[in-house]
Amino acid sequence: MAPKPRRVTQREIAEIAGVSQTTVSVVLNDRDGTNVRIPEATRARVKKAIEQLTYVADPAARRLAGLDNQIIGVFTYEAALSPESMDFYGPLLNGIERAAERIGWDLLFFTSSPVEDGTRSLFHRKTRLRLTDGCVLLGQQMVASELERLVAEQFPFVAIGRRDETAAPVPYVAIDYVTPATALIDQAAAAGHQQALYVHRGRDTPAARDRRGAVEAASADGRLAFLLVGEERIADLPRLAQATGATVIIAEDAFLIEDAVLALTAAGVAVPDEISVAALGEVRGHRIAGRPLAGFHVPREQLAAEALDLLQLLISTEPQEWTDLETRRHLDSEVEPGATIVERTDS
Amino acid sequence: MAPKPRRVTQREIAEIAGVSQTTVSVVLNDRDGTNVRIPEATRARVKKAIEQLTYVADPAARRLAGLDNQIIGVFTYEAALSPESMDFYGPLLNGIERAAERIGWDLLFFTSSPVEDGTRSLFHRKTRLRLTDGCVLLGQQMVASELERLVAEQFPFVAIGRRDETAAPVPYVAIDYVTPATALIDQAAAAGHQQALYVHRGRDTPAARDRRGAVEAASADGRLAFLLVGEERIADLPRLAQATGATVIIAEDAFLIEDAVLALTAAGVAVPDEISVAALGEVRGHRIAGRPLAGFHVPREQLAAEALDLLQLLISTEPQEWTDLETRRHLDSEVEPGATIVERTDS
DNA sequence: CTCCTTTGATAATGCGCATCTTCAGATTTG
DNA sequence: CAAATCTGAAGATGCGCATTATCAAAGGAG
Repeated sequence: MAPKPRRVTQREIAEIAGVSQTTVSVVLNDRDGTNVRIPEATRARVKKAIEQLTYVADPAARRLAGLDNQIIGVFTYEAALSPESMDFYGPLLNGIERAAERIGWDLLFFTSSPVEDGTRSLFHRKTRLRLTDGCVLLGQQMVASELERLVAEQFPFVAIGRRDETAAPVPYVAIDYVTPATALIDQAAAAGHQQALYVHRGRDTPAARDRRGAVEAASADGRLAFLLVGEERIADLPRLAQATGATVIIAEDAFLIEDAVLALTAAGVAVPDEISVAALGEVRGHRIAGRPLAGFHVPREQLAAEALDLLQLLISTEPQEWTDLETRRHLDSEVEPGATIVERTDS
Repeated sequence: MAPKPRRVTQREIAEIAGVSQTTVSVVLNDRDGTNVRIPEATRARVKKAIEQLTYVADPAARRLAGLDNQIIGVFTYEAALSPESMDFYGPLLNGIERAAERIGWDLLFFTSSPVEDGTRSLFHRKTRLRLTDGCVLLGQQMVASELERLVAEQFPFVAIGRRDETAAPVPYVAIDYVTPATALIDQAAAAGHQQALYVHRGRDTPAARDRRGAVEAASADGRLAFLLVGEERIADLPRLAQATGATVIIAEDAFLIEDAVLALTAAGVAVPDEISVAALGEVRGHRIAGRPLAGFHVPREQLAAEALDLLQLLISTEPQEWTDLETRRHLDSEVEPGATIVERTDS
């Protein structure tokens, strides 16, 4: 494999220019201290030889010699570029690409670990993780043990999404869902609604817990009473709404709302006229009966930019000093009031 | 930068297991010849130490020692993950990701070279190209000199899109546009149309020339007469159609058709009832007046799979023998008859 | 009992680069 | 004019791994 054809090396340049390999290296890196001095004349001669031979440094050798590589690893716990995932990952990856381009770094996607049981594993005997200077982690189902190992090895990385429940201090950039979720719930309450249904996927991720927390807090405070409904009971929503007297349905994400609307419409319930709807997630592109769905606008490009910024900070800081850094960043989602939460009409 | 924390090396394993570094390397690679022999007992002892210390090989060192890396480079001459590009690159990248996953390889995206003047440059002093075993090239505007350099350096790579007009023999995987374009034109002719307009972007790429070639051939043969129209004259289409008596408009891609339909509708021309339309490109997701647009279905996932297959072939073959290989592969696009080429009604 | 073969494993080497150390010769200082 | 300093550059070394050559000890043949 990999015939490894001979390329131009510093030694060849050195021979052409009549100097030592050391000198070539020094010239290439523009080094100049008291220890090493190269006069302009020699420097020019070497540079000329470099140009002539169109020298390109061997990144593996550079890396082995302890330098940085300007490569950022991107690890997704699920397939990232599939059509289904692009909806979610697309804006993120786009943001990452742009940020990487801005700082002149390459991106290594760890597609080599196959997706098994819906999740990938970052560590394996031949992982190319260490070719990178740092790594961005994406995905719902991160493996806690791997996060802990990264921390233990003092490898620079940033998770996307809140990860504050592992034993180890995991650096992350996350969206704050509590504040906008509460705002959206209060918007429904202000519109006169008193009883609601919350449709969720029953997942146990931090983001899911945040949203549910906002829902339960509203219930506890008496701002808006909720009944929690698992996604498997979506078909049953019309009956549940009638039984509880709920006039608004809030779901974990926009896709659940679309399913809910289908069920409601089939049962002859008009949305949003009879029952209001809102999603505690990104609603861009989602319309209900021609009206923009109430929910959030998640700033995913910004999320990516923030992640790479944090990662760069970690990379350029000695691990000993990481504890002094603010390694957990939160971004606010913008609330999209939409037009699917309507004033409650007393019936 | 890159503090390079100490990781587990073969030497440490060797010390634990009471053997030499050589032995560890041999065990790791399951090597066993007449030259080097390790009995099962020792082998097991070493393996145990490897497990205990959760050894992971340093990819840079492996590479420097002349081994393959299982990394494929992905170079796009334009930004790849932006929303506008995703439409085009998305299915390709998805296919590449899946193919890479299937064979257990990682993907290195060369985002470090910034896009200047709408195009990127693959070669620069610090390019990480050599970290990869081979490279896939995407984009409309490839730089001929770079392709030639890759060929000259015997670096394994595959271009996506036809590239048979450089001096050097560039390996590529491409879509054949001539056959389906001709089929589509003949479909229009069979529906009774005699005069057509061809809307193009005026680009000088192989694919564009292929399509135009099919158009001009049809004109020359008298199957269907064409007037060529640059995209800047789209607003003028209604007038041109009337002046020439054209009853069908064919464009280079679906987006041009959409613009054309806008112009026609604004001028009070009914599409497709009065004027039929078709695109010589991917039409998935494009509908005109509720009907599927006539055009192609480009097998982009398959294109990607084919590209990685060819690339693997190149990587595993000695460069001297490349000339014996079939390094140019063509895929057929499927014709989508659609419902926007209607029978010509004599008026 | 000596010589030849097999077994089991090690030391040495190189990959390409950056860096630390050394050193000869030129220049300045006392 | 000898000693101290500075200048310009080369030599040696290590990064972690694979590989080649080498070698001691054990076993077998005659």
